[in-house]
Amino acid sequence: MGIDAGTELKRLKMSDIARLCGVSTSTVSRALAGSPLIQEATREMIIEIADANGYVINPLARGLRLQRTNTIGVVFPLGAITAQLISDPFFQQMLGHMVDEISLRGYQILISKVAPPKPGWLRELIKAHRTDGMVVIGQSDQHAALNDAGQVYRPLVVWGAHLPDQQYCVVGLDNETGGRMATEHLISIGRRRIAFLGDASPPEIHQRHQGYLAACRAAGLEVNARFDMPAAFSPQQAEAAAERLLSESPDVDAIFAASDVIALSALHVLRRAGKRVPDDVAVVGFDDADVASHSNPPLTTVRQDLAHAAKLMVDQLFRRLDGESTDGVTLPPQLIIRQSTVAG
Amino acid sequence: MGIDAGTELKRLKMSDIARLCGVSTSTVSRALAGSPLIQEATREMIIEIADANGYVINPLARGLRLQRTNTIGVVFPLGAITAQLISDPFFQQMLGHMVDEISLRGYQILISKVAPPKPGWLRELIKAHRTDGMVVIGQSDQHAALNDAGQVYRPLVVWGAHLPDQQYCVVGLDNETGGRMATEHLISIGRRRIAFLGDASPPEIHQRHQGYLAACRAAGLEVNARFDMPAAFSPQQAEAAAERLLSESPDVDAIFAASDVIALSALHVLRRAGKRVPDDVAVVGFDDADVASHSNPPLTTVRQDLAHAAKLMVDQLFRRLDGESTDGVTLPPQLIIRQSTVAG
DNA sequence: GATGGTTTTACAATCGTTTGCAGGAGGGTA
DNA sequence: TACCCTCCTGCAAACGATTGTAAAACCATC
Repeated sequence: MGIDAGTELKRLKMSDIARLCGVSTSTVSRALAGSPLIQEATREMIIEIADANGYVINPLARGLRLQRTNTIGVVFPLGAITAQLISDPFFQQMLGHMVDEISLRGYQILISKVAPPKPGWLRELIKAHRTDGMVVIGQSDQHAALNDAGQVYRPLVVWGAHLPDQQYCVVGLDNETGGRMATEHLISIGRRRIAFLGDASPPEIHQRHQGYLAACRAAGLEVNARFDMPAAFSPQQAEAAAERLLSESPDVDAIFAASDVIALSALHVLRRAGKRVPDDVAVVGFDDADVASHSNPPLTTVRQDLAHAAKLMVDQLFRRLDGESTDGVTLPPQLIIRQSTVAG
Repeated sequence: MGIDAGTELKRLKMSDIARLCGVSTSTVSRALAGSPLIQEATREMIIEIADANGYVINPLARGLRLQRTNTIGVVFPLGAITAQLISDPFFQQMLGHMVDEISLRGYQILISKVAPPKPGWLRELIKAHRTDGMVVIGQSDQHAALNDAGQVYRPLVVWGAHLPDQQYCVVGLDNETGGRMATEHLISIGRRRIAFLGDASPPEIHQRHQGYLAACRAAGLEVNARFDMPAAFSPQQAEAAAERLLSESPDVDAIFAASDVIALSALHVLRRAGKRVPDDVAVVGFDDADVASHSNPPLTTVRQDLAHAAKLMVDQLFRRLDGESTDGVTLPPQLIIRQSTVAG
C-alpha cells in the first residue's frame, strides 16, 4: 500500500494523500482533524494511508490558515548589562524549566534572544505572528517596550520585578523583601559593614538593593557609597568588582551579592585575599542556583524557586490564551542559610 | 503619514501597504527584499510607509512560499534514562550555547523536547518542515532513528558519541579517551579499587565506561562488577547509587562518575559517610560544569568545552545548509585536576 | 508617427492547509 | 416516480507572502 514510509523524505502534501485515497483534500483534512462529518470507515482508511506514507501535516500552512501556531515564544531581552545568555545559570535554568512546562502542554518553543533590543523589538516580534503567546524573561532596561506592547497584546507574561505603572502581567519574586531578608540576616549575625555587589540598574536588582538599603537604615547602619560596588553578571567582571571592593574597603565584614554567580566570584576573591568566610567576611547570594549548595563554603542565598515560577508563568500565559485576564504573582523569597554566613 | 505605528497591533499585510503606496503587492515585496528591479525612489517611499505603519512581514507565509524558515531546530531526545531536561546542567549549558551560536547567525531557534521518543519521531520532526536544519543534543538510545533520518536528511548534526555504523554527522568528545584519562589519573595517584558510577546505556557513557575498563585492565587492576554502579543523571538517584556503592563495597578508594552531577552527589554521600576526599576516596567527574570548580572540594573532571562544541556544531550545520558535506569532529577531552583527587 | 529597446510595474500562480457552502448519493415515504 | 431528508463529500476561497512572465511606460531613433 502506497509508498514505503521508510526510505524517502519526499515532500508529501495533503492533496497527494487525497489522490492516493481517491477522495478530496477537504475530506483528508477533516478526517485527520477528527471531524464528525467524515464517516468512520473513510476516516480509518485515510489515516491508514497517511501513516503508511509517513504523511505529516505542514504546520506552516496550517498556522497560516488558522492564525495559530501552537508555539510559545520565550524571549530574552539582553540590554547593555548582560552581554551573553550563557553567562548566568539563572537564565539557563529558567529556560530549561520553560521548555519543560511549555512542551508539557504540547506547544513548541521558539527562542528569541534580543541583544541588544532595538526600538520596537517587541512589537515586531509580536507582529511576526510566529507564536501564540510570549514569555519574556527579565525586564532588563525594557520596561517601556513591555508597557507599550502589554497594553495591546494580551498573551504576554513577563518574569521580573513589579513596577508601579506597569501595564503587563508580571510574575516575579518580591525582590525587595529578598534583599531585606538577606541583609537582616547579615545584621543579625553581627555584621555592620555590609557591601552590596551588583549592578542595580535592572529593576529586579534595583529592588534587591532597595531592600538592602532599607534593612541597613532600619538597623542604623552606615549606608556608604563605598560599599556599593557595581558588578556585571559575568564571573570575570564580578571578580574585578570584588577585588576593587576589598582594596577600597578592606574593613568590609559582609557582602550581599546580587546573584549567586557574583557571590561565588566574591568567595574566590576572598579566599585569594586570605580572608576567611564567614569569620572575616560573610557572603550572601541570590537565586539559589545549583552551584550555591555545592560551593565552598556552601552559600547562604535567597532562593527563587524557578521550577515553580516557570509553572506559574506558563499557567498564567495559557489562561490568557483562553481569554482570561491574570494579574501576575509575587512570589515570596526564602532565605537559605548555609555556611557562608554561619559556620557549620 | 499613514496610521500611527504606536497604538495598534492590527494585522497588516503586504497588500495593505501596497494599497497605501498605490502600487501592487509584488512591488512592495521586491522593494522590501531589495530587488534591483525596483526604482530607488519607489523603494524608499515604500519602506518609509511600511515602517510608519509598523508593518512586519509574516514569516509563516514567507516560509510557506520559500520553503525556508530561517529557523534551526534544537532537539533533545530524552529516552528512558533522563526523565527531565532540567535535571542536568549539561543540557542547560548546551542549550544556552546553541541559542547564542544560532542567533548569532540571524536564525531563530525552535526547541523540541522529545520525551519519550516514539517510532518515527525524527522523520516527523523533519517532515514538518518548520526548520531549515536540526541539531540533536545527545543520542540517548535513538541511534537507529538518527541513522534512518541521517541517510536522507542532510542538514542534521548530532552531539554524541561516534559509533561504527553511523550515517549521520556527529560532533562529540572522544569519550573513551576521556574515560581512560580519568581512570589513569586515579591509578597514577595510587588508587586500586576504582568504581564507575553511571548508567552506561547511552553511547557517550558507554564509551566512558569502556575507557575506564581499558585503563583498569592495562594497569592490571581488578575489574569487578561490584564496582559498576548504575546511576541516573538526577542527583537523587545518583545519591542512592553512591550509597549503595559504599555499603556494598566500603573498600572503594576512588570513584569515576559519568557526570559532574553524579560526582557531586557522590561527594555529598561520602561526606555524610565520614569519608575524606581525596584522602579516603578520590573522585573524578565528567563535563566540567560550573559546579565542578566551585564544589567542596573542587572537582577533578574531564572537561568538555561546550562553547566550542556548540560553535563547531552550528558551523557544520550551516556548511551543510550550503550544500557542503561535513564529517563531524571528535574533540579531545581535557583532564582538569582539582582537589577531589589531589589535595591542594 | 511607427518602431525598437529599456526600464518599471502588475498579473496570476504557487506554497499547503482549513472550512463555509453547495450539491450528490442514498433511503424512505406518498 | 416524485419528493424530501439526511449524510457525506467536493469546490473554491481564504491565510500572506514570492516570482516568472507579460505588459505598460518611457525615451530615443529613424
